[in-house]
This record gives sequence, C-alpha cells and structure tokens, in this order.
Amino acid sequence: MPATPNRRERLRAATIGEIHAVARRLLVQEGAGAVTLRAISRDMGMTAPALYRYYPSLDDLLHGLYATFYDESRQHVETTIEAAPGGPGARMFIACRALRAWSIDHPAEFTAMFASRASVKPGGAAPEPGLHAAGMRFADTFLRLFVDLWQHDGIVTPPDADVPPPLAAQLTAFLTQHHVPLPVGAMHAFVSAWVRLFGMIALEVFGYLHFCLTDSQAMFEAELAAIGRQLGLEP
Amino acid sequence: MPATPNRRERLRAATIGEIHAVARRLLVQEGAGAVTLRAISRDMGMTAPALYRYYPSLDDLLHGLYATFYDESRQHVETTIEAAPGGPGARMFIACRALRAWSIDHPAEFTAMFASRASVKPGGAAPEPGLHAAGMRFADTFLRLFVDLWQHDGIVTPPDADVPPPLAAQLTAFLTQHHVPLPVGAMHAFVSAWVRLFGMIALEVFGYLHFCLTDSQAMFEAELAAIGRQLGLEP
DNA sequence: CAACCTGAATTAACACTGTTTACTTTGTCA
DNA sequence: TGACAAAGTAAACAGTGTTAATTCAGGTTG
Repeated sequence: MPATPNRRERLRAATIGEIHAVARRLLVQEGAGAVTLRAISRDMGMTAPALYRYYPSLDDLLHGLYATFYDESRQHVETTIEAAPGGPGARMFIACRALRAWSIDHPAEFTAMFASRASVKPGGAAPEPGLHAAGMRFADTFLRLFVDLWQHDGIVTPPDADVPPPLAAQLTAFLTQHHVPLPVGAMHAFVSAWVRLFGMIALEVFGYLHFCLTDSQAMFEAELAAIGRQLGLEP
Repeated sequence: MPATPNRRERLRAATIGEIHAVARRLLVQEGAGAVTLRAISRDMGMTAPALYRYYPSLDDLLHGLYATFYDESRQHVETTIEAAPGGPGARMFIACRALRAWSIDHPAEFTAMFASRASVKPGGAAPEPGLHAAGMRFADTFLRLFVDLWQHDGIVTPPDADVPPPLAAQLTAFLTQHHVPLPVGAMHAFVSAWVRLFGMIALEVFGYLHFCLTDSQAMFEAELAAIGRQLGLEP
C-alpha cells in the first residue's frame, strides 16, 4: 500500500464512498428492504454486477456500511466531548447525551447496527471481522472515558469483594488481557452503567416506551441522573 | 363468530397453525432470510399463492407469527410464577428470570420481536395492530406484577415529588387513562426497572457482552439483584 | 335432489432479487 | 508501444413476492 495512492486507487476509494452514501440514503429514506444491489447501481448509473468489483456480496457491502455507523457514532461522541468544558465527570454525562442524540437522529442506522448480528444467520455466528473491530473501537471509547473518570474524579465504585466470584473471574480476565487499569468493582459498575444506557436508548429508538411516554427525553435525563448517582457522581 | 366453529373453520385454524409452525422452524433453524412464502408452502406440500388465502402478504404472515412470540413468552412467565411459591417480591424475581430464560432459549424469536418494528418501513410507522395488542398484553403482565408488589409488599419507591415534572405529567396521564392504581413515583420506578431488565437481556441475546464476558448468567443475577435493591427488595 | 355459491388450491405469468460467466473497454506501467 | 490488470457490461440462472384466471370440492339454499 503506497503512501501516495494512484489515481485508480483514489477513484476506487471515491466509488466505495459513493456506494456507502447511496446505500445509506436508500436505508434511511426507503427502509432496509430497499437497499438492493440493483437499486444502488441504478442510482450510481452502473449495473449491478459492477459492485462485485468492490464487495464479494451484498452482505459484505452492508457489513462494511454498518461498520461506518459504529465509527460515525463514536466520532460524534468524541468530537462532542472534545469541544466541551469540564472534568471527566461532566464529560461522561456529555458523552452519554451525545450517543443518545446520534441514535435518536439516526434510527435506521442504529437499528441496522444492532439487528445485523442475529438477523441473517442462525446460531451464534461469529460477527464479520470489520464490523467486530468497529464495535471494539466503539466500546473502547466509552471504556477510556470511564477509566479517566475513575482515575481523576474519584467516583464511588463498589469494593471488589462485592462482585460475585464467577462474575469477578470473567471481568478480571478481561482487565488483565486488555491491560485496563481498573479494579473489578469499577469494571462491574461500568458494564452495569452500559446496560442501563443501552437499554434506555434502544427502547427509545425502537419506540417501546410509546405505551406510556409521548416524549422520552425527560425519562432519559432521569435515567442518566440515576446512572450518575449509581456511580457516586453529581450532575 | 359462532361458538362451535364449522368444520371448515377448524381446518382453516389448523392450517394457520401449521403455517406458523413451519415458518417458525425455518426462522429458528435456517435464519430470518430463509422464511419465504415458497419455502413455507414447499414444506406444507402446497404452492405459494395458496398462502394468500390466509394472509394478504408475507409481512402480515410474519407479524402474525411474531405476535404469537409475545404471547408465548408472556404465558411462559405467567405459568412459571403461578407454579412458584412466595409472595409478590419473590414472584417478581422469578418472572424476570423466566423472561430471561425464554429469551436466551429463543434468540431468533426474541430478535424477530424487537427488530420487526423498524426493520422494514422507514419513519415512525405505526406497528401492526395485532402485534401492538400482543405487546400491550405482554407489558400488562409485568405491570400487574408490579402493582401487586406495590400493594402487598410495601416496596420502597421514590416520592412523587422526586419525579421531574415533564416526566411526571406523561406518567400521570398514562396511569389515569389506564386506571392503574399506582403513584407516579412507583410508575417511574417500574419503567426504570424495565429499562434495566430489557437492556440486560437484549445485550445478552445479541451477544454484545461477549467482549468481556464468556457466560453472562452471573452478570444477569447481579443486575437483577441491583434492580431489586433499587426497589427496596431483599433477595 | 339439483343449483348455486363460497372458499381452497392450482398453474402461468410478471417484475423483481443476488449472483455467475463471458466479454469489452480503459487506465497503468514497464 | 505492448502487456497486464482493473472496471464495467450484457446475458443468463435460480429464486423471490405477488396477481390473474381457472379448477375443484364443501356447504347452503331453491
């Protein structure tokens, strides 16, 4: 891979970008069922088989697209917290709000990201490598934020002895393997907070709170405050 | 609708049942992409257009099938708690474990239920009526359990004044409209607990905890205990 | 009993889909 | 300039949801 890409390689990268843009427009404007090889190629003034020069199948094309969603949401969170004042505690709140805002603003992308794993193949099929890597970068962003929080703000996390042994064993294995400077009690608090944040955002995006809420913003803020309290933070 | 259905109506009901059974087997064993009209009809020894005597489209067939998933999971929860001893507090824990067990045992059905809303149509499309009704029956089961818990066990729910006004207004509207004998503070606690339970189960089923957990059972039990603590219950 | 009608099921067809093969054009590089 | 690889096309195949016209059996009514 040369440092200065050829003219052809630039064209190729531009074409992949256009494929993503067109496929995403179809996904957002006309639904997941409308993003087909022929529809994409039609919008680009090409024929469908030409797309096989860029992806070995439609599934790979979609997984490549979904990986960009992980990166885009992650970058939205990162640029938001970089532009925001305040310490690690305030930054954590801002990051959660930024993730929620992106998800609410991009429901089709959010749904595609989280439904892509189990939708096609049965059984616990291993996720596509590129998608998995993007997901790991995503998780890493929030984990770094939490490590910052733990190191600089003195949040209150439960003592390690409070974590049940079978759970502590798994979390300890993860911490040592990835060199994360966090005690198991703090790691448990991180996963618990993530469960709560994801549950809230997913229910909002999927519309499963409509049965009792017309505008879930207030509920989200209350839940976010509860998460902060759970970590011993003040709003 | 006569009390004693005709012979033809019995045959029709049996056929619909067989359609559901075959479609579900395809969904579970070969993935969501394999449940097609032609595959269903092939397995039943029929032709594809015959299915249009029972459903106006494949989407309607699938929504009818998904509605049975809501009812099945709900009934699994209800029969489990009916056979269990203990007061409302213990029953709530058992109900949460029953829902989790069903979801883990039926990942394809769980995914279909929760991904069906936003997968096909863009925008906030209104859910299909039958599916919506099944979802409401599902929600009602857990809400009744919670009302029982609040009325008989004296759980600790936050005072109504602690609920932010914009959130309290929406919850109060729901409570009065559906004649639920609960204060807003308790209703807020219910929604919060549901957010946490759903988030945990969804992350487990979708495999999004694999990055740090090999067996999420212990994490679920810890989260369930935290939810109980949040409601002022003892395990 | 005969006539009628309704519902179930079929065949044929249409407009799509993902994918493969063979072929042509076009840009790059020695 | 000539050779090579990449990009793109046309044609075809198997499979999809859906519709229209048709046939056949069951139940209802004269």
